[in-house]
Parts: sequence; C-alpha cells; structure tokens
Amino acid sequence: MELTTAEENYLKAIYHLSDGGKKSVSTNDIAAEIRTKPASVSDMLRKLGEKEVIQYRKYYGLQITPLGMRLALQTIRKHRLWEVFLVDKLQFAWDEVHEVAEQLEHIQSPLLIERLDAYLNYPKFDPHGDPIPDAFGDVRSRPRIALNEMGIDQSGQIVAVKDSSPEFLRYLDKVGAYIGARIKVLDKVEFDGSIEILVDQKKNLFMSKEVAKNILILTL
Amino acid sequence: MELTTAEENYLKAIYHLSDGGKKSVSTNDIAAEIRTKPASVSDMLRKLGEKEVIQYRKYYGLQITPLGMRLALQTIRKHRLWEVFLVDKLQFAWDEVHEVAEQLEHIQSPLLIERLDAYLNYPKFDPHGDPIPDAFGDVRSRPRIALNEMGIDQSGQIVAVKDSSPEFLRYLDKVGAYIGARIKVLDKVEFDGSIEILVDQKKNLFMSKEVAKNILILTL
DNA sequence: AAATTAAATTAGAGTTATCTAAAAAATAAA
DNA sequence: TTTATTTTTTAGATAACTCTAATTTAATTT
Repeated sequence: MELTTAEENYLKAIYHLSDGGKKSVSTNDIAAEIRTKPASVSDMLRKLGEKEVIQYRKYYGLQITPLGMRLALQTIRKHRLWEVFLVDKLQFAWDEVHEVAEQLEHIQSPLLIERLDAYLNYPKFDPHGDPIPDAFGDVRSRPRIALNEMGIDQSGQIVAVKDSSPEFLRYLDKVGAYIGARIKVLDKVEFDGSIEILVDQKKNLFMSKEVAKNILILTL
Repeated sequence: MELTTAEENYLKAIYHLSDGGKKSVSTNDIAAEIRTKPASVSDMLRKLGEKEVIQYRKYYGLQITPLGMRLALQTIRKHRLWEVFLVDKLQFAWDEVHEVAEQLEHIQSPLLIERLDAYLNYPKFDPHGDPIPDAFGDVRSRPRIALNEMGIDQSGQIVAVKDSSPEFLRYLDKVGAYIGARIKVLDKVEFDGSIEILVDQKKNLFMSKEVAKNILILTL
C-alpha cells in the first residue's frame, strides 16, 4: 500500500483528532487541522475509503481501519524520530523542528528509518515528550494528566506538551519549564483556573489555565 | 524563487548533462536522463524559461542562466551532503545512497542544510568522490582523467566514479577498487582498450575499457 | 533542391489535489 | 413537526505534471 504525501497528512490528522481511533472526527475538524476546505476533505475521505485505510460512510462519519492505524503510526514514528535527530544531533531548538519534520516524515525508505532509529539509540520520546511508536507501531504511552487538572500540593514531572507551536514552546523556554522538570502545585485560583507551581524545588512559576492545559504531567 | 520538486529535478539534469553549462543539451537527452517523454520535457522547458532559470528558444536549444546555475548547485549540494550523512553516520553502503538522497535533496530548510554541513564537518566530497558545492555554490573541483586515458606506468589515485549505479559500485567493492586507492597502470591492451592496474602496491586488477572509463583518477 | 528522416513541439486527455459555489443531508430550534 | 441552521457532499474549475498521437521544424540524404 502506497500513500501520497497528501494522503499521509490526512491520515495523520485523522489519527490525531480521533485520539488514536477513539473519538469521532468531523469533516470540518479535519479541514481546520490541515488548513484546507471541507470540500477538499470530503473528496479525500472518499479516496481514503477506497484505499481502505478508513471506513467511510458519507454524512455518517469515519473510522480508521487497522491498516490505516498502522500507516498513521508509521508516519508519526518517522516524524518524531526526525525531531529527535534535529534536536539531538543538529542542535535545533524544540520550537524549530516541527516544520522540517513535517517534510522529512514523507521520505520513503524503511532502511533509512531503521538506521536513524539505531543511530539515535532507539529513543522512546520526541523533544515534546510524545512517545515514538516502535517499528511495529507499538506505543509506550505513559499515563499523564494536564497540569490544570492537578490538585494543590500534588507533585509530578513535566513529560510532554500538548501544543507544539513555536510561540508556546518559546514561552516555556523563557519561564524555565522544560520536559523532565519536577513540579509541585502550590496554589490554584478558583476564579480563572490559573495556577502557581514550584519548579525543581527552587523556582516559583505562575501561569494561566490556558497554559496549564497544554502541559502534561506524570504524577508521582 | 521557488522551484517545485519536478523543476529541481529537470534543472539538475540539465546542469549535469551540460557539464555545468558548457555543453549543449537536447530534449531527448533530458527525457532519457529523467526517464520521461520528450513531450513532457518540452513543456517543462517552457516553464523553466518563464521562471528564467534557463534561456530557452524552442527548436534551438537552451542555456542555464546564472540564477539557474545557483539553484542547480544548491540542489546538488544538498544531495551530496545527504549522501555523506547516510554513509558516514547511518552506515549506508555507497551503492545504497542515491535513491534516498534523491528524495532528501528536496527538503526545504536552509537552516537544516547549514547545520547538516557543520555536523558532517564541512565535507568537500561525497562518497562517490564528487565535489560538494559550498553555500555560495563554489565547487572545489580537482583535475581528473578517466582511468582508460592513462598511459602505461602512470600512477594516480582513484578520486571519483562517473557511474553511480548500485551494479557498478558493487562491482568495485568486489574487486577492491575504492576511492582513495593508489593505482599504477601496468598494461593496456590495444585491441579492446582493457587495462591492468596495480592497486595499493599489492593487488593486480584487470578490467575492461567500459569499467575504466567510469573510474576517475587524480594523477601524481 | 527536393525528399526523407529525426528531433522537438503542440493538442488533447488523464491524475492528484486544491478551490468556490451550489445542492443535499443531518441537526437544532421554534 | 415544520422551519431554520449547520454540516457535508457534489459539480465544475484550476494548477502542476504526465502521457499518446499528431504536427511542425530542423537536419540528412539522395
């Protein structure tokens, strides 16, 4: 089964929006994610249906097939491995990698990915803390909750971010919140959901709910 | 100036076939090189002419413009840097790199290429001995002649190969002819142009003219 | 110089992916 | 439960790249 670059991008978007096949996804959602028009999405869904990577009944909705799942995970694996390469080997900052990885993920060469994986020492997570599927598509995911859902005095470790936009990542750099940091919730403001945390037992950090929602924590 | 992947491939082919803008190139030659039909080439030449990367007068021929030269060299630079990466870092054999580099060369990211170049320690030649243009498109080319053009008793060093097909490169691996090897011409057969050489002062090697033509030597 | 052959180009059509505008179906509201 | 709204799909165009078949131009041969 061979997918075009566009098809891979749609499938990846569907995988992400459906949270790995769990939630249902709308045509409009996909259009927004891919930054295209709903009409284009409809057309592509028909094609993806014909290729049997999704099961599609028009007006009703879609479901990723096991084949589609496998292919989506393959693309995600490639994307995240390239991100690790860019950060670990080429000194990219974590907010600079997405766009380039978006291109690199479409390179077709199983040998290349095998070798890259080995060269990087079989990393389990990308620079944003997202798990890298192995060659069989298996994902070692850690149970994690958004920072805004933690209670006062609860402790944990930042393991990933939900939003990977350069704007958000640069903000985190600025305030010193990085993946791996130990944190403890000091206070929560009921009114607006903002939160105060202690980072690495030495630095107080105050942030809005909007920010906290995009920081994922492994609780201790 | 932005070129599509297809345009980059055509421009690269034109650059190679014209020997860097020296020789004239025919529509048929380009079609053969790109493995496409002459009709497609005509169409593309018109487009490349409009984009002013070549000067094109139909039925007469074409000439690369300085702009086209710069863009072609940029693509070649990327191709060869990726080849070095694949061989030096990912343990690819020199006959396995071409196809993958053909894809990687189209990744658009100036930062990526800068960083890759630095990471590889600013290599001057790719695994086949071809010079890598620097960021300004300057090429440090060495004067070199084909092995079949050398005279008896002449010595030199293998610096590059003309043919980069897996078949040819694997043959060279098998007989122990590698880039960097010191060689000396022991005998030449007038009848068929075949040649006998001494490799690294210890190994005798007999080869056809067809093979010798594709081995490039830096004479001492 | 006319006729033949070879090379290059145009015409017309197909594929992939996109769009706008219009129509159809499903959902929400009155 | 009819009406209104939102969502989704189809219809028809466009752009990039390719092809086959037909035509035009250039080069060769007689």
